[in-house]
Amino acid sequence: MDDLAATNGTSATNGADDTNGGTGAGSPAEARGSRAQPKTDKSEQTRALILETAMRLFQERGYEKTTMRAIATEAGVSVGNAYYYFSAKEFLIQGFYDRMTYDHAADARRRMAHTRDFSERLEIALVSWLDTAAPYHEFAAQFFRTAADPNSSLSPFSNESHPARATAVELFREVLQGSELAPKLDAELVELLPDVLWLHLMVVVLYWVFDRTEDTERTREFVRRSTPMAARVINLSRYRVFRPIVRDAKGLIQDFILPTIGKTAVK
Amino acid sequence: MDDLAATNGTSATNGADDTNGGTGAGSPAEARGSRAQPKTDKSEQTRALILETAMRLFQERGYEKTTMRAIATEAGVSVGNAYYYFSAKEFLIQGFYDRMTYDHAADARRRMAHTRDFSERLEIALVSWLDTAAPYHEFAAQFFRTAADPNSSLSPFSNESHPARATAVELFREVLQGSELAPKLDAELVELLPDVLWLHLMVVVLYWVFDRTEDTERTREFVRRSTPMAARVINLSRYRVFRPIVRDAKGLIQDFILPTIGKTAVK
DNA sequence: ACGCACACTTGAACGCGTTCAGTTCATGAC
DNA sequence: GTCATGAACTGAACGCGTTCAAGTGTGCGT
Repeated sequence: MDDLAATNGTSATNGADDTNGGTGAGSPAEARGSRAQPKTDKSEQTRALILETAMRLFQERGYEKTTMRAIATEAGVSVGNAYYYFSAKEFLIQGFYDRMTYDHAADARRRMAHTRDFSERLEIALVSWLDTAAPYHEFAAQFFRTAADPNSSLSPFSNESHPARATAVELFREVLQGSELAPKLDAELVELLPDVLWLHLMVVVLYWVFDRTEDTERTREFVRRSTPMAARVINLSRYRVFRPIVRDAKGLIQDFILPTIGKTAVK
Repeated sequence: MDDLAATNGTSATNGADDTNGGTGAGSPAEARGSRAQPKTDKSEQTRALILETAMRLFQERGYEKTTMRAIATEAGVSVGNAYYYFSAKEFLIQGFYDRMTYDHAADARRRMAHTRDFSERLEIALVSWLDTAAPYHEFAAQFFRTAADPNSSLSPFSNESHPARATAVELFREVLQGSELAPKLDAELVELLPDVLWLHLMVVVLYWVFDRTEDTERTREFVRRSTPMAARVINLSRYRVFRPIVRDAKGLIQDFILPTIGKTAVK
C-alpha cells in the first residue's frame, strides 16, 4: 500500500483533449481535475506528495473523515496548495483509481498467463480485481458514491477521456483473446465482448461495494458462480437456435451500451 | 408538480418496523430519517410544509444549490426545526422518493389495464416511470449520487424496510400476473421475476440518470428495444433446450440477488 | 391553579470543502 | 545585476450541512 501513487504520473493519463473535443458544447468553463501540464520537477513532486498523503489518510480514516486540512498539514503544504493541484477533494480519488486500474491489469495478466480456459481466465481477472481493491474496501463505499454522480468526471461511464476504463477493457480483450474460445466466435462478437465483460466487472464492483461479509467472501462466491455461467452463455451463442436472440443482444449493446461508455458504434 | 407531497402522509409508508425487526443487529443507535410517530396535527403539518418547500426548491434550483437555510427560511421555520423533522438533507429525498414510487405505481396500473400482453405491460410500466420522473430529471443526478451510497438508507438495495421498493416490486408482480404469460410459467419463476423486473427498472433508471438527450428520448428508445427482448428471453425459458441455463440463472438470482435486496431465499 | 413532562422550536456555533486576493520564488531577457 | 513574468504557494474568509444548549408552548395529573 505504501507504493500507491509512488510513480506519480501522467503514465497514460491525459493526452490532448483540452484543445478540442468534448469541451466545446459542454458546460461552460468547467474546471478540469488539475493543471494541464507540470512545468517543473518540484511541481510534480509536490503533486505526488499530496496524492500519496491523501491516499494514506484515506486508508487510515476513510474518505469523509479525512479533511483537506489534514491532508495539507500532513503533507506539509497549505490547503490552497492542495487545491492548486487537485481542484476538488474528489479528484484525489481519480489518481487513486487510475493507479489501481493499472495495478489490477498487471496482476491479472500475470495470474492468468498459465491457462487458456476462458472461464478460468475471466474468473482470475475478476478475483484479481477483488484482491487489488481489498485494502480500500472500507472507504470504497464513500468513493463509490462520488463515482455514481453523472456530472462527476469520476463516473466509470461517459465523460470522455478517463483512460482507466480503456485499460480495463483492454485487459478483458486479452482475457478473451488469450483463450481457446476466441477463435470459435465470430469477429463481431469478439469486438463487442470486452466491453460487456467490463460491464460484468462493474456489476461485481457494485456487489462488492455493498458486501459486508468477512473478506467480501460473498462477492467472491458470486464471482465463482456467475463466471462459469457467463462463459456458458457466450459459448452457447455459437449455436443456431440462439442466432436471433444473439443478434438482438448484439444490436442492443452496439446501439445503447457502447455509445454510453464513449464508443462510437461499430458501423 | 405542485401536488407533490401534498398528501403528506404515512400513506403506505411506514408501518410498525420500529419496535422490532431490522434494527436489532444493525449499526448501533443509527438515527432514522425522522421521528417515529407524529404526536400532533401541527407537527404533521410542519413536516409536510418543509417537505413541500424543499421539493419546490429542488426543482427550481437543483438539489445541491438548495440550502437547508433556504428551505427553512422559505418555509418560515428555523434550520433546527427542519432538522427536527429530517435528520439530514438527504432524508428530504426519501419523502420525495416514496411519493414518486406511489404515483408511478398508480399511473402504471391505470395505463396497462387495457392489455394482457406481457411485453406491452412491461413497457408501459417502464415508460410510466420515465413520465412520472421526468420533471425531476435535472436534479435526479445529484440525488442519485446520494442513493448510490451503501451506507445511506436511500440506497435502492438493502437497508431493511424501505417500503418503496416493496411497492415497486409489487407493481411488477401485477405486470406479470395480469399478462397471458404468467399461467404458462412455472410457479418458481413467477415468484422470482418481479424482483428481476424491478432490477430491469433499476438499469433503466441508471441509463436515464446519465441520459442527456432531449426528453430522455434515448432512454425511451432503450426501453422500446430492451423490453421485447426481455419478454422473449422469459418466453424462451419455457423450452427444453434452455432448461439447464434457466436453472443456473434461477439459482444465481435466488442465492445472490434476492438476499441482497432484503429477501430471504425461497427455500 | 400549579407544575411537570415532553413535543416542538430556535439560532448561534462548529467543522468542513472551497475560494481568492495576495505573497514568494525561479527563470529568462536585457 | 535587475527586473518582469508567471508558476507555486499561502491562509483568512465564505457558505454550507449539521449540532446542541436553551427556549416556548401545550396538555394532563393533582
